[in-house]
Amino acid sequence: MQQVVTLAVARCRELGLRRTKALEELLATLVEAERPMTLAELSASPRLTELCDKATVYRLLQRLTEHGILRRLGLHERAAYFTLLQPGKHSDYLICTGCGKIEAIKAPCPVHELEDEIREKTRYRGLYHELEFFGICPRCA
Amino acid sequence: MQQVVTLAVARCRELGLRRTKALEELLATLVEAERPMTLAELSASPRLTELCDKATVYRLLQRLTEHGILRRLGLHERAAYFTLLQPGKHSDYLICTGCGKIEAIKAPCPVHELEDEIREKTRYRGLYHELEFFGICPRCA
DNA sequence: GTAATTGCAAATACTTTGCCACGTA
DNA sequence: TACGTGGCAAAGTATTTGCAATTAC
Repeated sequence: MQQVVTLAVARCRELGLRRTKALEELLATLVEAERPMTLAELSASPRLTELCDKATVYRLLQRLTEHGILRRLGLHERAAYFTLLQPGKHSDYLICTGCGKIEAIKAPCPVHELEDEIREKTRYRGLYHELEFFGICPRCA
Repeated sequence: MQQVVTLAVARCRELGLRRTKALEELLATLVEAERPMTLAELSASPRLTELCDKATVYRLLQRLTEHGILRRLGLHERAAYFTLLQPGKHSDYLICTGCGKIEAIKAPCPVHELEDEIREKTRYRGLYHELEFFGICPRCA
């Protein structure tokens, strides 16, 4: 866990980003949450709310996404969700359209073959995918 | 094509919606485009731009989505894209993150089995999925 | 005639940016 | 010291709503 944060910070340093408190806490928050989070959620989270301005979180998210440390996802209500990219890791998500709960799916992702096929046929560069399942969770139903 | 529009209008009528020019043209536009469209795109499209206000298109999209005639997708830059739901039809999409081009993928969708598995295990109601591939198209690269 | 639908304009809700101060390297 | 970062507040953008007028049925 802490290991993952340390590694991510190191990657940031290599990319020329400065090691600031806001950067560390942002990454730690995302790692701890174990799920994608929005700007609003992050900015209001315990580690960040007192520490820095929302605009700072916003710009951090931009910077980290540009540098490939984070990825921005659509997920729920078309809000921007951010998640830490970990080499070799991929998640699909299950989202309750009632309460907005988001959880990562543990089952293996069945689309890598199709992704390869598309990569070859279409010659798109930097291809990746997002797979989301939507429904009403038992609690909302 | 015209057939699909007629059918969709009929479904709307059955649901108690009134047959207005705006409704017909909106559905026709969506069917002709053969791809999901945003509120802005729809409102600015030839068939609708002169015909009705953006707020009307907005409210039509809301109503049609609530009634299950349309579905709202995430796709690109977290804008809301709308697509006509046709019973038995499902599309996955390939999106260029450079120019925003969106195309439906013709290959069969490989996630239905996983969807069934999730439906059973989690007891979510009304489960469906979205699968998007993102990359840079040859023209943008 | 009645209730759904629409236009226009105003109100939200976020996202994004400018500018100067600050802190890391 | 220099340049990436951060705070605060303003600007921008798209979505959403109120209300009176209109239209489908």
